[in-house]
Amino acid sequence: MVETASCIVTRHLGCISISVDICLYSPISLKLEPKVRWFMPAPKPAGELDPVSLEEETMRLWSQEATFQKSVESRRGNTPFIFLEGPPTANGRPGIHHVVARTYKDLVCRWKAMEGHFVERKGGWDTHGLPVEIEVQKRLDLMSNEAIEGFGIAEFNEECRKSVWTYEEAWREMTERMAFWVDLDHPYVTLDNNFVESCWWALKQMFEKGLLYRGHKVLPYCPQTGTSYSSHEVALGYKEVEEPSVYVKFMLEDTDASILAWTTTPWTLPGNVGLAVGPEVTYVRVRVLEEPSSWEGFGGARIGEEMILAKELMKEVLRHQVEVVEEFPGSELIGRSYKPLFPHAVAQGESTTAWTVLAADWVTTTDGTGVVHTAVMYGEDDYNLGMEVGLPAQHTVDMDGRFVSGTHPRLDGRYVKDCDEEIMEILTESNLLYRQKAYSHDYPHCWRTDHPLLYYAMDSWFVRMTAVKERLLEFNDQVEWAPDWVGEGRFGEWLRNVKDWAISRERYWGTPLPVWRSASGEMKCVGSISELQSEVAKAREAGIENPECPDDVDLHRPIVDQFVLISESGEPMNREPFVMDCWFDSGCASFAQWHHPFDDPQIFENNFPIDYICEGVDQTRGWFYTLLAVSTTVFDSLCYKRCLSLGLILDAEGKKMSKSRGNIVDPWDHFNREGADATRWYMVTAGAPWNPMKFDPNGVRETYAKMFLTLWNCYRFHADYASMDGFDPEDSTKFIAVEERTPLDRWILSRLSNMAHNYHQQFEDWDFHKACRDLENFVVNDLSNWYVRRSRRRLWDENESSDKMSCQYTLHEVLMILCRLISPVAPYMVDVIHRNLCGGQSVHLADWPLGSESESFEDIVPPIDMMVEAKMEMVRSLAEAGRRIRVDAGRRQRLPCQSGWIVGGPDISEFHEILADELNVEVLETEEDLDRFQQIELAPNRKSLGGKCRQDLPAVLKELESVDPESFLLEIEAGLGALAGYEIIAEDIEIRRVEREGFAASTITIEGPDGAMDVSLVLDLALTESLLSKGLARDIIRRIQAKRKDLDLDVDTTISLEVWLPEDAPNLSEDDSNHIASEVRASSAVFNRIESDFNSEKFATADVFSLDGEFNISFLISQT
RNA sequence: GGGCGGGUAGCUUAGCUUGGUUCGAGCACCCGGCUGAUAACCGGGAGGUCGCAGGUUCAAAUCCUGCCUCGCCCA
Repeated sequence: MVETASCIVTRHLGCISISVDICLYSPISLKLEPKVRWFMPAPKPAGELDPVSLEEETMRLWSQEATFQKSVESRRGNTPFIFLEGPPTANGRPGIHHVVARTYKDLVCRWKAMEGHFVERKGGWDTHGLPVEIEVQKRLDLMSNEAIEGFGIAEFNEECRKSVWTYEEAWREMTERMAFWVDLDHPYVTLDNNFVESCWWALKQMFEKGLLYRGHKVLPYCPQTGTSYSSHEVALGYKEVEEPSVYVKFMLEDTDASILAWTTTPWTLPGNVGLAVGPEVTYVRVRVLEEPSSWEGFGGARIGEEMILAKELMKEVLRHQVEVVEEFPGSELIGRSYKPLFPHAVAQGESTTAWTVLAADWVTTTDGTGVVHTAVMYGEDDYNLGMEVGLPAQHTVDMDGRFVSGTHPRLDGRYVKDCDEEIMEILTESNLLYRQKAYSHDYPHCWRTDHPLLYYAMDSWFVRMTAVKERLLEFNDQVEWAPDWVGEGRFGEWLRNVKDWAISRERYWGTPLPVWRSASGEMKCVGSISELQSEVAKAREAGIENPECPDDVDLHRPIVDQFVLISESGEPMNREPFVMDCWFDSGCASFAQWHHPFDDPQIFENNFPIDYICEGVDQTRGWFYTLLAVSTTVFDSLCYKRCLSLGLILDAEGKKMSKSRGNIVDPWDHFNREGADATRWYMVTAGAPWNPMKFDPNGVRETYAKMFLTLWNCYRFHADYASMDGFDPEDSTKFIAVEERTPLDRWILSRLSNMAHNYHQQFEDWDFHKACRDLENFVVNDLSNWYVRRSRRRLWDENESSDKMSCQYTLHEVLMILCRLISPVAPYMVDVIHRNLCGGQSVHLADWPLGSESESFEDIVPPIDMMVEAKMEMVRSLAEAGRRIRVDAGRRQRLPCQSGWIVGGPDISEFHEILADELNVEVLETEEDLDRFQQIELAPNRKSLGGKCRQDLPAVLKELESVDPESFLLEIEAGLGALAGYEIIAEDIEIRRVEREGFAASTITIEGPDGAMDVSLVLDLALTESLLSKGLARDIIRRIQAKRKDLDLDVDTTISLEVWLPEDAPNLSEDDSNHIASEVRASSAVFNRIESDFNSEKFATADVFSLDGEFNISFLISQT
């Protein structure tokens, strides 16, 4: 048998290929549009989509046409949305965690701009601070203050000034490549004179409100380098050491007994001025009965001697046989005086509480004696208690770590850490030492010199935050936090325990503290350059030499140190030699970025308070706090209205990314592979922004493959045909109204609309991750896998048809809206697409497709049709059910069935064609008689039954299983339903309809307007010659098409085809063989029965495939 | 030691507010299918003591208590 068929030439596809570059590279003037418009060019085939070059070209285009600036300027005059950039430090290389933070900053700003807000985005750089100094110190080997001063403060600061820009270029490149739109050409810089001047101004506001004061702060201090350390530096040097700890006897004045106290730092004992006890703790007075058999080290006690300590700790502490003389609460001890250990070390001054017993609720009985030795200058708790009750605040140790003269003849001038033994000897000699005990613990050491650090009260300046605590809490309540628990929990808790802010640092590189002080304590806080100039002039008039103080005087050390001002009483005043905590700088950013109030104050007024800030959650006690602290103390206002606090970035194993671990992900690895779009989209969809994120490089690849390749292919499908057909979306003569489009079109538009509304709402709720996951799901499943797949044949039609136009308009609208929704998150690819769809207009200049509360935009999203969505949902479920039935019945997908029946459910006749095609059935019918194919099952409604039957529920359920569903249902309807003694009403059970056994059928449950509905699909498995022929044709087509693809043939290439069918294969009808030839573009097709040409040479090289494992079919194609 | 957050399949996660059928999905794996549609898609399989232990309840991943563990911040 030989069958031939002629080729029906269908559409020519694939040869029009205008490179995407042509339109990308043409700088598009917005003023020209919409007159100058591009027809949609066909982009490069998706397989060759190169996200990196697409993004790099788009980046250059943005830079050429100043898209960012336009996107800001085009909204000037509208309601502003005020963003404040938390300034990074450019003395470290940017990493992937910076990309995460900047993605969230950028996407919110872009979104708000599209909503019509005027969104300025001023960049900023944090340039002061300890990390900068440490970096320079390491490089120049300046490991102490002496070394720095020897090198020269001016020279040192110059090195710091240079160092802060080390990685600026890397930051700029990263920022541009990741498409974070921020103005880096006019950034605020914390070292600029203008910025510093604003900080001075702010500090003066605090000074004048009485919120600034001078005091002490107990800090870990290294006498060798002369510096105190931040907790960060302290953490570098913890070491386990064994040291002597001592139990000391403090002799009471009014009775012949001593109070025992314990300390691990004997060198603090000369500074003792108080003993703290817990008022609720139970103490005992004991009398020594007997010496112990052995004794180690210094100390001891005489028979009959009496000592006081916490009852609970007697066993721990005492080595003697004792009897308890008395038992009493700590409150009875309070106020009792005792004899100083070192009578001349500290002067009593005006203190009435010195060397008395004090109450402190933090005293515990976990270690020691339940009595805490208090040396005001050498412990934070000690200092706070001392300030509270008025103990003398006097050093017994100097800045070099040596006992000051007058402490004790045998201690004066000696390094404190060398005196442990001497102190024990001195105390033992006067019977004031009870015991010594070796004690090992982690103790901080200097990371530079390895010496133990001393907790040491340093001169320090404070902002009285405790005075504005209530305002802080009030303002915090007005902040919208994401997630809310940061504001309520972590941050709120911090504010409720707010302490005064120690803002001074004994450092070199920072904003100098603008306070001048005379020897007798007169003070002046300078709030501007002009004020400094006039103060300098005043001092000169009074005869004090001063260097020049020009308008551009550098407001840094050592320049400002050289000015000597004059006090009211005529004394010279020197600047307090501190710089400010660099957190103070960034805390001032909201106004200092505008050089407020020295430049136009209106600019600041218009940009305060801030609408939105976003940083890592580690900024809670950092920037989030300092912004609020400064705005509260200076303006009595909150600073920001919304704060997005981001989780930490971990590596794929869940470990913190750090230089030392070497697990830092370089963002360029992804920018140069999957692109910034995929990187950003991945980061946003990987989880909630505030949760820690495990950054999985493979996830970026996946996002690219799934989301962006799919989107590109949907776009390509539209653009290729649109280009070929000269589709003009603005040609109103061909426009087809939505209500006239096919149900499939109306479905995808409704789905889009639904998704868009949710997307918008989730943006409003800060659930960016949910929004983007839903959108991705829409693109992959609804748009690509259903709409485009189902529509492909519609566009193959060469003739102009309303169906084709309907599809094109639909795709155009869907893609345009999608681009706009995606653009804040992943700005590149969608801009290329949007420009091609919308006559060159950048998506970033377009409006958000949904109205928002703040701006009265018109929604441009299409109408929602819940009915059509519900029906399509059912169609898709039934299509899946069909595949299940075929798998179970062993019926291959390409072999058609004559009939299919839909049993139950709503009328979906408008989708019968699609469903029949998906199911591969010739005729699809609706079966009205449900019982023909279905039976019912009863399922319990546990919620309703549980409320009624309580503990008898298991029995009820068991009985329900055994009843006959049909008759029990009748009983219920008659009001007679009962199980295990309980009345059962319709509400208590759910009626499920399932397919009857014996049919090739499957039942699905769909959500209808009146609750769940069960719908069955039944397939007719009977075989006919016609079905076998059609099925055979389809399988042959599929194999040939795959072969064409393997051979990399162009879509429009014609072939000649020869097919060999075995004797027992089904007959192939003429219609079906013609169909094969047409589908595979065969200009000639020969169908052989195998025995006739079995030995032909051609046959030997042919491809063979087997059908249902029953017979082998061979075919051969060649290009013509 | 305190505060906050997390712990659900090999990995990433949804569900927890408001308790109710067998805990849902993605990646990876295995089998099958579909496809001139891509790195895509569909069906099936395997894979879960929902951190542990108590408690409340007819019923707990979900509510309560304690504990373990990880992370962050603070001491």
